[in-house]
Amino acid sequence: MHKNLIIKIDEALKKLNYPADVSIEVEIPKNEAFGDLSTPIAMELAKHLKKYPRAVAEEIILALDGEFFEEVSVAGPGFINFKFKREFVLSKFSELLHKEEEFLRQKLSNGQKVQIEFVSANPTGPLHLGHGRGAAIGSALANILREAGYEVSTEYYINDAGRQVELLGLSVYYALERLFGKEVQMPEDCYKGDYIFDLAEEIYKTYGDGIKNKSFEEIGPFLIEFSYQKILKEIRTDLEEFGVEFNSWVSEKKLYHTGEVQRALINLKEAGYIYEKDGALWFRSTSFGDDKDRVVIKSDGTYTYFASDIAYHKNKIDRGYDELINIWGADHHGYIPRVKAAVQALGMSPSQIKILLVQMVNLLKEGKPFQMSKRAGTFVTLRDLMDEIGADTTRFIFLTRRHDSHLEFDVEVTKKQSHENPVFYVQYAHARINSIFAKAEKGSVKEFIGELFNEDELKIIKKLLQYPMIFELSVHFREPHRITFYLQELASLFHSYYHKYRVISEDEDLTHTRLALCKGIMIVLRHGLRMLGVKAPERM
RNA sequence: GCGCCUGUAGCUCAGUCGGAUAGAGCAACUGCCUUCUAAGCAGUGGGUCAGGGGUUCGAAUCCCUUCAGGCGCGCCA
Repeated sequence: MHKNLIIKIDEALKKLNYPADVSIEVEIPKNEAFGDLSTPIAMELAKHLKKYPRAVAEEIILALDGEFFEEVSVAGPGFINFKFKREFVLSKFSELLHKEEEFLRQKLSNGQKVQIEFVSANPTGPLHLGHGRGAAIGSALANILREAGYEVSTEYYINDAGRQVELLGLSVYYALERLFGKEVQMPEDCYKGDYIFDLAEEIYKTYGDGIKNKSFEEIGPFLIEFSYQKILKEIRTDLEEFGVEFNSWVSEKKLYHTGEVQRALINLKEAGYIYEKDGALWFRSTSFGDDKDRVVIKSDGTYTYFASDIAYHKNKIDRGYDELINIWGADHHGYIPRVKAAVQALGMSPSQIKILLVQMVNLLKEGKPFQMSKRAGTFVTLRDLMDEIGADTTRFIFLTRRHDSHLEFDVEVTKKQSHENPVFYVQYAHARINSIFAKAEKGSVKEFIGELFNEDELKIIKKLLQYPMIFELSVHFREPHRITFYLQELASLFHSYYHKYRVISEDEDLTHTRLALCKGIMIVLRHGLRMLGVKAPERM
C-alpha cells in the first residue's frame, strides 16, 4: 500500500518539477484520525523551495492523481494525510489472500550476496545467553534478508586454533589428574565449569587407563581435539534446537593449514601495509583510521589472533559477497576499527561490511547483579534457559529488543513469567484462528463480500496491509525486532475482534467474509513468526 | 584518562536519518467464561523522555556539557 502511495507522490512531484533528489518518506500516523498514511514531504521540500510547508502541501495535493484516495488533506505544520478508498483497500486485501507469495515476498534486493557471520563462540564451553541473543538476531536477520531477495549465507567461525582451545585441553588434563586422585591446583586461567569434569570422565570412560600417567605434552593435542569437537557438537545441537542453521562452519585452524594466513599477510605486504618494528610484524591500520597499528606476527614468530582474522576476512571477500554482516558481542567493539581497516586494505569498501554489536546480557538473580564467567563456571547457558522456558519464548525475549539495548535478564523472573510471555499472546492468536477454521470444517474460504466488512474489520485489514512496510523497514535497518512488535499489535487487534464478534454464524456470506479476514491475519502471523524463527502452533 | 553503547511509566522495553496529544507488556485496581480456546477481552491509574544549555517553525530524537550505568582500551584470544 505504501508503495502505491510513494509512486503517486512521486508523479505529483514530477508534474510540479520539484527536486527529484529528495526521498519520499511515508509513515503510519500515530493517530488514526489522521488517516491511513502520511508524508512530511511538503515540509522537507519547503526548506529547499523557501515556501510555506502548507502551501507546498496544497500544491502537491492539487497535482496528485487521486484515484486511490478517499481523502487527502493538509494537517498540522504541513503533513499530507491520506485516507484510502475502501475499494482500494479491499483490492489490496484480496491480493494478500490470493497472491500471498507476491504480496509478502517483496523484492528489496536483486539477489545481492550477503554473508552473515554470527555466534562464532569459542568452542571452549557451552553457549551462554549472550550467544543466544546473537543467535536469535542473526538467524532472524538471515530469514528476513533472504525473504527480501538477498542471497544470504550464514556462517559460524570456529576459533579452533590458539590459546583458548589449548587452555580447554589443559583444563581437561587437570580434571583428569584429579579424577586419578592427584591433588592438583588448576591454573588461574583454566576453565572450571562442570562440563570440564564431564569431559574428563567421558574421556576416561572411553579410553580407560591408556591415558593415565601421561604428560600434557603427550596427550594434550588429543585432549584438545576431543574436547572442542565434543563441545562443538553440543553447540550445534543447541543451536539447532534454538532454530538456528548455518550454511557453513569455517575453521580457523584450516586457515593456517591452507596457508591462507600467510598469504593474506603477503597480500597486505605487497599493498604496503606491513612493516617491521621491535622484531614484530605490524599492520598499518592507522592508514584507515585505527588508533594504533596492530601486530600480526609477534616477535616470537607466532601469529596473533588478528592475523587469522585478517585471513578469514580475506577469505570472505574472495568468496565474492556484496556485503558482510558480522554480529558481535559488544565487548568486541574495540576490535572494529582494525577489522574494518584490514578489510579496506584488502580492497573492500568499508560500506560493504557492517558490524552489528549485540549488547551484553546483564544477568540478574532476584534483582541482584550476577556475574557470569565461563572460566569460573558460573554462567547460565542457553541450554538451561531453553530447557526451562522453551526455545520460542527465549527467542522472542531476545527479539523484542533492539540489538544495542542493554538487556536486563533476571533468570528467576523470566522463569516465573514465561507463561505470560508475549510470544504466547501472538501464538495464541494463531491457534485461535486455527480452531475457527477447524470448526468451520469445509476449510475452503469463499470470496469475501466487501460491503459486509465493518469498521473494526477494515481497521484490521489496514493493519495487515501495513505489514509489507514494517517488513521493509526491518530489512532496511536490519532490525528484526520491528516485526516482533508489529505481530503483538496485530495479535492484540485480533483478540479484541475475536471477543467482540463471532466469525461463524448462520449467515453464510458473513461467515465467509469473516473467515477471509481470519485467513488474512493467519497469513501475516505465520509469515512474521517464520521470520522470527518462532513456531506458529495450530493448537495451544 | 581515552573510546563505544545506554539512560523513556513502579519493572522490562518500543518509539530516535527532527514532525502532530510520548506507546506496549508486566505489576496495581475494577469488571467479563452456558458461545469459534479466559495463554483472552473491556476499563482505571501511572511520565521533569537522567540534568542543563544550544540549533529551529518544530527536539525523546541533532549538537555541546554534566551526571549515572555497561563494555572496551595487550606482541591475549
